[in-house]
Amino acid sequence: MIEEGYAAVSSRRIASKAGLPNAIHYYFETMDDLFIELFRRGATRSLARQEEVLSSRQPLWAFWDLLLDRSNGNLNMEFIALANHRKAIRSEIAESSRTFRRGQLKALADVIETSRSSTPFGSPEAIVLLLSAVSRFLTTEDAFGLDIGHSEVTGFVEQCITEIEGERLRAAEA
Amino acid sequence: MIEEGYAAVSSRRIASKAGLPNAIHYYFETMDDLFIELFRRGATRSLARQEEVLSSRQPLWAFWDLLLDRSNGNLNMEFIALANHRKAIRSEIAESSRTFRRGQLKALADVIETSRSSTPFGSPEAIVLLLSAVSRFLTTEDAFGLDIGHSEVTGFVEQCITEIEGERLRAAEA
DNA sequence: GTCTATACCGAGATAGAC
DNA sequence: GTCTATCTCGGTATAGAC
Repeated sequence: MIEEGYAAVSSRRIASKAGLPNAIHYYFETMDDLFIELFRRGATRSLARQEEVLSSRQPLWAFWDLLLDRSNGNLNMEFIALANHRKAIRSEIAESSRTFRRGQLKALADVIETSRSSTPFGSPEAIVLLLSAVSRFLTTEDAFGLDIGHSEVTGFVEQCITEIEGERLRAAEA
Repeated sequence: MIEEGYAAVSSRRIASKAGLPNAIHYYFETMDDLFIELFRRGATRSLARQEEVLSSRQPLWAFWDLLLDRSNGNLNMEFIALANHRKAIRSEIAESSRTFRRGQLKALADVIETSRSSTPFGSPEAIVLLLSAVSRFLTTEDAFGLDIGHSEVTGFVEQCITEIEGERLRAAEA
């Protein structure tokens, strides 16, 4: 799915790559059911990872690092592309996204309150969306070899995080 | 392509929908060549539209409106998804993106200079990327029925634009 | 030069073998 | 209960008809 795109995923190839008999349609009624199961497994792990990160000493910095970590990003992009045209998968991802977003807001609302920052864009909702949007854009462009403005916007985002959460601590201190 | 995704586009269906004989492979050697031709046509029109918008009275506001206009957005998303797995298309899009980006920076660098704004994130590169990233994220989420934080981040972005370019003029004044 | 017929492949799904 | 064989469909690409 990551290497060739969702369209290249087929029951036959899965069975073949896994060295298993092609009984996919015995275990999954349709391919969508298989994709949904795959998505849920990844989402469960990612959510655990997110909660771990959001409970660290500098949740905003850690969240930003997590967003920029491409290890799940490519797969997520494929699911979004797939969901654009499959209703069942779209609603699955939408509900999952709300869960992730709620977790982010729950953790970061506390951070905002604690730090009592007076940044002009201070709502947790705006900050979370800004980080999410910028990170996704940067990683997408990276895949195309584009980098115009990347350092500038990264600098801006990290300045925002610093205003809210303070200077980034070194790994040993975090 | 927009309705069912790039994977649903085939030479047979194109000929069928157009009511033409299926001679696609006489005119295009491979499907990639066809996709690239399609992309170029759209890009040419979009670039003209961008230049028109960037030469209006309030280029930043007009640019922001253009980004949020979904009329080409869905198709672009499909091309990006397609490009993730096809080298020829990826380099085509990358080069096109650089052209768009250069046009944006050329126009907006002037705006920044003219307005002499002292915004902390003032580099044109950062602003252009911020607007691009946020608009793409918002429109993608819209398609999934997600709206948490949308009004907040929109408010933030529009506040930035206002600081740089002033209050938005009404249509009659622009 | 333009298009048709077809080769060849592999997809999802299902009937039914064991 | 598990898997295999096969049905039907539609894909890209090409050989060759006209």
